[in-house]
Amino acid sequence: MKDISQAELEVLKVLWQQSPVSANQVVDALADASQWHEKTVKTLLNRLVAKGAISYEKDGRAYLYSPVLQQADYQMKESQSFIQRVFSGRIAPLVAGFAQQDKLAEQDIAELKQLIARWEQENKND
Amino acid sequence: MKDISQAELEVLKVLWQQSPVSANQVVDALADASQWHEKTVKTLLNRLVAKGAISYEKDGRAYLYSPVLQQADYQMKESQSFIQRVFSGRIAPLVAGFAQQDKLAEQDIAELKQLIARWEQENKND
DNA sequence: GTTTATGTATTACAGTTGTAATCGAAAGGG
DNA sequence: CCCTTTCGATTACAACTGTAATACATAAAC
Repeated sequence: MKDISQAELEVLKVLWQQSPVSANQVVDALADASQWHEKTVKTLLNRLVAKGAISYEKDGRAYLYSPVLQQADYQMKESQSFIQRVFSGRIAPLVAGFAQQDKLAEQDIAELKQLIARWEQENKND
Repeated sequence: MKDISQAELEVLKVLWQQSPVSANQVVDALADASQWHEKTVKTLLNRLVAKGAISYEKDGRAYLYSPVLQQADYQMKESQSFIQRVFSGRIAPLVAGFAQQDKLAEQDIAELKQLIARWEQENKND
């Protein structure tokens, strides 16, 4: 799968929220958040199809698009390459940076604690 | 500061490890890890200078390069935009993904626990 | 001093990306 | 049936990227 560009990702996110959807529904969904011209959105849809990240089925004259690439898969792959590229593969320094900049909320801490507890549960037989 | 491309980042990393260094030292440092031609590395150095990410001082005929953009600043900025773009700003789901894929090591867990402890220490007056 | 090597600066060139405009076909309105 | 609207398909075009090659200047070697 070719890389998904940042603009393409915004389009893909719409499909992750709801699918299948028509091109015009995507245009509408993006009209709020962005200033993209309808033609721009359709170009991005085409490129996503070309990259194999989404597919479509015909609905009369129009197309209904659906994601092929799933969000969780995308997130995992991007996370790994990002952490590798920027932090040499270590994840804690990223979290540390957020902590230092006061970007961590109560909720983040709670979730992290739960993750750790679960991890330790599963790996207690070390 | 314009965005740093992936290839440019590899060059920048060399300067983060040691600076100031000559173009040839950078070429040598990258000769191991990559297959880049000397000319390629020099182009990347030029582009980094043009982007304001690094600077140089003359040393006779050659230049000695140093980073202007600091690694911690770069990491912080990239992390925030990445987390925003891919995880809508929430950091825990990223860590959760790693946990699920067994990408977390004992050391990561230990570091995370320490971070959390420190965070709670500092925010105990809630 | 003229040639050669070695630095940097400039140029190259195809692929990707952002951002559309134009084209062609078909569906709907009279 | 013809005209206009509305889809998707094709084309546009500049900036950025990856990956160098060529040009130019000057220091080093004879």
